[in-house]
Amino acid sequence: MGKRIEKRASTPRTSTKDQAAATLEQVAAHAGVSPSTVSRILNGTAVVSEVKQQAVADAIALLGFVPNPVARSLAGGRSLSIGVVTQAIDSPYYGGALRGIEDSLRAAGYSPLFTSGQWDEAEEARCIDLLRARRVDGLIVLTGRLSDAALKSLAKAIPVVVTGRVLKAVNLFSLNFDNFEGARLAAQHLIAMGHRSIAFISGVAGHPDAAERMRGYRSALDDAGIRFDPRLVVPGAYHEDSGRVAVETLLDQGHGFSAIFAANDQMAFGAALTLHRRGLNVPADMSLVGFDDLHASRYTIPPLSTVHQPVEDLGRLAAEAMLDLLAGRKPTAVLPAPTFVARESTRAATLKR
Amino acid sequence: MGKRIEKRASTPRTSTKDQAAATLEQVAAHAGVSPSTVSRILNGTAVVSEVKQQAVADAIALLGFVPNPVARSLAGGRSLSIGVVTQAIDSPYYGGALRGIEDSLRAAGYSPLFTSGQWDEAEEARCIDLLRARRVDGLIVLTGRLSDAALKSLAKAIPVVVTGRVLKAVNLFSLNFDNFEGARLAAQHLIAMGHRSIAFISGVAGHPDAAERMRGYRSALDDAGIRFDPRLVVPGAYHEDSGRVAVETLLDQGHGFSAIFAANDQMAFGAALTLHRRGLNVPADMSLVGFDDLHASRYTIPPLSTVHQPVEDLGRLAAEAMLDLLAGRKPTAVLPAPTFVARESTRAATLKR
DNA sequence: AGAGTTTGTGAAAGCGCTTTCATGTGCGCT
DNA sequence: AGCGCACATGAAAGCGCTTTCACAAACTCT
Repeated sequence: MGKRIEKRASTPRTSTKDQAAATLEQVAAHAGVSPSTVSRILNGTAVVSEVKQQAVADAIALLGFVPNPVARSLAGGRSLSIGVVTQAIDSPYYGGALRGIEDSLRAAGYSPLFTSGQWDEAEEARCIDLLRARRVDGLIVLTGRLSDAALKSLAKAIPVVVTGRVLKAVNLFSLNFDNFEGARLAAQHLIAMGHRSIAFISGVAGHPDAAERMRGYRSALDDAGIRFDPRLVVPGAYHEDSGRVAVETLLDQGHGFSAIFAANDQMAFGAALTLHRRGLNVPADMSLVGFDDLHASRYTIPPLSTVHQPVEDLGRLAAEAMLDLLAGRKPTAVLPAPTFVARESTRAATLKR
Repeated sequence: MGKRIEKRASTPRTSTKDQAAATLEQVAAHAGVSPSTVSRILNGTAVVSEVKQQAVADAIALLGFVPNPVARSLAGGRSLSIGVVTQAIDSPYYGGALRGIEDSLRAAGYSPLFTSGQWDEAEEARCIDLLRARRVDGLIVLTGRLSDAALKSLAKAIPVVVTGRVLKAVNLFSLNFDNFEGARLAAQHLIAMGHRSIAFISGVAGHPDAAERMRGYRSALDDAGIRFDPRLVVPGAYHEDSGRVAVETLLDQGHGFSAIFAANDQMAFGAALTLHRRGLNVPADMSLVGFDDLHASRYTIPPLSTVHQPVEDLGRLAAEAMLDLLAGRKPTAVLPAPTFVARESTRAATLKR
């Protein structure tokens, strides 16, 4: 078609400070003060006279000076960066949290350093070593696989914020989502709809949150007086394909059930596919619930009923807690209680299969 | 010299080197050489005698020495970190690329610094400023919104690798996926199946790849002698909800069509939901294709036919190209050609609606 | 054998900041 | 008046590395 009018206006000026960035020393010279004074003004480490404040401010503006964080780190012993260990940087779940972390940290002048542990303890340890080698000022571990003890000892050397478990220690803050209650809610919802035989696709073995979700499922069953049937629970690995396979196993085993509770949404997606392939309609023939409330769950067909987990808040709160720790304050962040979001993948049980 | 046995293998040893990290100077002292020599060995900057090599290696092992990257950066003028600008760190599309970048970079001793531009030009410029303030050694821009000119001038100061567009300049490498051809393939597939009225949900206006995809769609139409009908194209914003809304608009407008081509998978997901709500079955009543081949597309119901885009490779290649640039080599990375993945969301057209 | 090259190595000077430590000033007090 | 003290500020010493620069030792060549 035609040409388009070039957008001109105020060209986003990715600072064309091609002329080798100014240094604090130059600022000092321009302002006619000593480097120490400039540093003091920059950091608010001491009172400086109005006059000099102004002179320095002018010089900074004139030279377009931006403190070199590298030099700052070396001299100050702080790197102004926070290491973040996730399990999979490309998972929708962690992605949301990273977003929250990025936002909060940036506002405070810190930068996150993301790494992914791939659900592997050794890999996770390597990430942490790497991060520490980079001299990060703090560590945020999103549902790691490391033992509580390892984390505690880590906290002796560096502030740690960990999610997905409950842990008390100095210099360490844990931000736990109530996975037990969330799972309970989900199972209760199914039970309230009349389902008595509810299959469960569990999470990664050994992950605390997976254990909690399983516990929540069983607790709901107990409360309703439904006998727990181990044949109805199959292990999953928190990704789609494990959900797909799990349901195949479940169906092949032939123990009847009218609903499936997957320990996370991704597995629920996989589960839905198998059901579809086997000609089973959700929710007409089978109810399905997930856990996490990923953004995508709103758009599956049918939209997935699931336990809402505020991932972005989680990231934000974790970052804020870290900032608290760094400032010597006691973090107070608390995650909202789990809520169940009923969408369209569940329906009242009709006949026992 | 009082040696002591250091960390004994086993246990994921998140290095409990609580005893204030060793310095290069200490290593030099232990090995009985000068700091310069240690540095030379570490960096391979000069030939050093076998004997000293060994002595230093021993000292390093003994002390568990890990070079301090911060000091290294300050002294060497390089930060060993690469800035990465994405549009949304929490999108499944970018997540995959980040993963690839992380892997390749780490192998070379570099660390990525991720930021997200939120599809906003000003925000993107801010990210770049932030990254440059952090003294990154290079910049990888994943489908940015910045103008070609801005990018070129940026490359004068720092190596740049940019994806999603074709651009030639010194110190800059562009890694472009053939969006035109990909879109063409998708549209051709639909046409080959007998569809003549194909609606198109376009991408974010102003994004080069969105323009290319649109062009590919039109080209396929032209080749097949189908008249382009502007009423059949509606704008989208690359996220699910925009796809959902687009199809509502399309359906309400009442211009008949038997297939929908969404410029990315996320919009296709949204589109599918509206179709479902309106009682239209995919693919029986309406064929649907997407673009990107997100991991999730394999698990939608029905699985989505789409243009495969190798996101993780893209990340990996971008990182490698950056490494080449940094080493003064000329990057040679080339992205594989687009392929169309026919899954189950498309079917031969039956009756013209 | 002497001059000219290489080589391996150490000393020392930074990189751009932060942080003591020391100093000169202005003030309140006896 | 004289003394002490708080206060704003500068000088200088690092932070842990990299990188000249210089130099003695070991080779090369004529």
